[in-house]
Amino acid sequence: MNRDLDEGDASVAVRPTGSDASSGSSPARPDPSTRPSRPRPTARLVAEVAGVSRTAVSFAFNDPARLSPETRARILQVAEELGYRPHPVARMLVRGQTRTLGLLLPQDIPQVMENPYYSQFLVGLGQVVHREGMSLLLAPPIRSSMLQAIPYAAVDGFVVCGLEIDRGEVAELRRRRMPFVLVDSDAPDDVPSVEVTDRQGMADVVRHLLQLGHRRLAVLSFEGGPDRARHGYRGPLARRISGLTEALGEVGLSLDHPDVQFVEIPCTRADGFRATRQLMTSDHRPTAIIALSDILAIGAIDALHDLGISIPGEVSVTGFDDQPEAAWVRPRLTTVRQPMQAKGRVAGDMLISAIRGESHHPHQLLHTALIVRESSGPAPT
Amino acid sequence: MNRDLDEGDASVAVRPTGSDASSGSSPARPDPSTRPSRPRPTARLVAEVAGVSRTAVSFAFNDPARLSPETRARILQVAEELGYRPHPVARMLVRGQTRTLGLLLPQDIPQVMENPYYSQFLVGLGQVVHREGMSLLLAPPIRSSMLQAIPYAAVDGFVVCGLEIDRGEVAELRRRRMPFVLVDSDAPDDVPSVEVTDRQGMADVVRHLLQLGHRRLAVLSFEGGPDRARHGYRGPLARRISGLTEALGEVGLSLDHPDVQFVEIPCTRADGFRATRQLMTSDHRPTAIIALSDILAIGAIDALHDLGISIPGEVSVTGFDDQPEAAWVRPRLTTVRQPMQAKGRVAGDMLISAIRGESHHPHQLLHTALIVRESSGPAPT
DNA sequence: CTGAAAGCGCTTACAG
DNA sequence: CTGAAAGCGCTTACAG
Repeated sequence: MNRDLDEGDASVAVRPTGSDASSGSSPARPDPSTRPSRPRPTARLVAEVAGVSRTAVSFAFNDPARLSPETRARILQVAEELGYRPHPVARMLVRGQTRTLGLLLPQDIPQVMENPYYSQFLVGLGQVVHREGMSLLLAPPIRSSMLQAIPYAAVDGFVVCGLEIDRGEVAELRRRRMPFVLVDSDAPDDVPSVEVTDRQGMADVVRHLLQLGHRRLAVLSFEGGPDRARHGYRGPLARRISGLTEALGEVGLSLDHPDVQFVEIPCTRADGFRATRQLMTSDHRPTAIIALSDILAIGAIDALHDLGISIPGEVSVTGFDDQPEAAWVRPRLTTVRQPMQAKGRVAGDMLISAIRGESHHPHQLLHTALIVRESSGPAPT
Repeated sequence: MNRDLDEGDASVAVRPTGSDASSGSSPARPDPSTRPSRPRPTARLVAEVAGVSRTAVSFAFNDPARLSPETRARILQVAEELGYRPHPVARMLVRGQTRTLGLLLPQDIPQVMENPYYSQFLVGLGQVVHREGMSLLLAPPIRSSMLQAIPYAAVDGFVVCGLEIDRGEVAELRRRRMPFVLVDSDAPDDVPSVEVTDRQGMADVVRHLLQLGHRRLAVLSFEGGPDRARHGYRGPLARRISGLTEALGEVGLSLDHPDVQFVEIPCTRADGFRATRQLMTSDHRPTAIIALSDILAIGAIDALHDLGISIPGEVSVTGFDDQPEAAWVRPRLTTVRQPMQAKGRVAGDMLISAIRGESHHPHQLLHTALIVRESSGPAPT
């Protein structure tokens, strides 16, 4: 009975006659949602029964003023009795709009939802969706391909996330004359996009650490996925690494210097934890850990706590993003704030105006800001 | 230039000629995504140009084997040149399926995305979406009404979340013969649903505290939204409160007892923090704080830290959910685990089989489990 | 105020 | 292997 599920001892069972459900269990009645049913009623049927034209039926739902009150009432009543509603897909086809925004994702939905960055981004994008009274379609890659996912989506436009390598997506979107906006991508000049000053932000935080005297550094970077290794990657991660390199160069350091360790791990708290643990038990302990995302930094802080290493007394830690948690964690995290919600909102706004055919500047650049809190301090002597 | 955005000092600006973007800024070229364009090419046009029937064009895309290789190649090439792709909406209409699952939400997308519970749920549901190669439509209420959102969604079925008061949604879904599954709702007997033993879970954790000798208690409950006050609410929250009441009754306590404080707040970390601060600076300090969600409990822990109150020495804290964070927080949180991901996955599986017309038991009940960690201990004497 | 007709863009038996 | 025809379910000028 206890089929194991991945959250441990929770289990699935057929509902017992218990007090936890709203009512007792039922005998094996046919499930109404799958019951073989007669065909869905159409406008034609309603028209026949009500003794009017299909036009009239359509007007009753879409342009009531054009019908006499009696006719309208009769149609609506017949529709009610028959259980008729206009078919949304037919409506989309004939109206040429879907009232839904598409979010073209670089990863599967589970991976996206594990990442708090996307939650923030979706809050912003969701504000626009809400304001416009639309819906949001999450379109993950199909057979690992973002390109493949484009043709199947019934949307009025796309926000495209994390397109660091264009495999034809931009051309496809254009060919379909589909409005779109690129985010966290390597956007060509003539394509609408919203980006962030990743390079600047990263340089800022690294300089901050350098000024505090840190010279033995560890960088916690994340893999962007299978194809997004350091080589060929040209999105936000590449820009952050470039800012890092730039700042290091100013004091004669580089990613290849023996005092700079560069670790690539998946972007999760647990991975930040493990990597830090390893780093701190090695011969060459850094005095500062530079994480390329807050989630990694917070994992690092956990590990240092566990090891009884004082922050920032012995080791400083910095993040990137300024997730809400960065301000809750102890010590509070020094990090680079990027406007995640604003990014979603601006992308949504740009997409809406593109859909409306309004002209606008194709690029928006959002600024980062260095937030110095408690997790960074002078290098130990 | 620094238009203020809600994440503080981040700001929007037109892209400067900087090094942060992938290339320099461009002159005011027409935006390709909004450029007035000639009509989208159709299958008819491709057929004409290629000198074949529309049938053949369709076969080239959907059933290549039925065409001679040459014909097919010619059609595909013409399509390529013209930039033709089958229109997804037309395809949906004629095929009678959308290849997308709908998630009918009780709140706007921003509110949903702020809640880590939904992230977990979406990980599970996303696994099914991924496995099936489908997309996921997030359908928030339209004009505050879940009912209104139903007719506009082009989906093959709905997972309905948090339908604690049925305002006609179930009837509407049935009338449309739309497959659906209820989650976190007050599901009637003959409607497919997946629920959790909220009542039992809550009773378990309260008994745990009672056995530790706690008799002065504070309950941190959350508002489910405008219409989901304690009265009339019949979903998971009501069941948790019922489990709470049951356990309290066993030692002669109740929600009305002067030693039991009941606080209703929004379900955020900051609200848990504030409420706890208030509770602990009042005359009647509890020895245990029972939060109805982890996020609230974690906020409470933050507040106790700030006040220098020892956990569980002076005050015990418990949560509900077992979010990943519950195991990271210090002290580790005693809580009730509910299988959030499994809930999403089971709901998705049930929906898929409903869509396929397979019969199945209409109810699935998932089990909770009490997870005792460090945040609960004997009541101070 | 009401309706006959055309059309949205495709797919799929069916017939050759 | 290929095509003419019907149909998916609606909306919207257009004409009365």
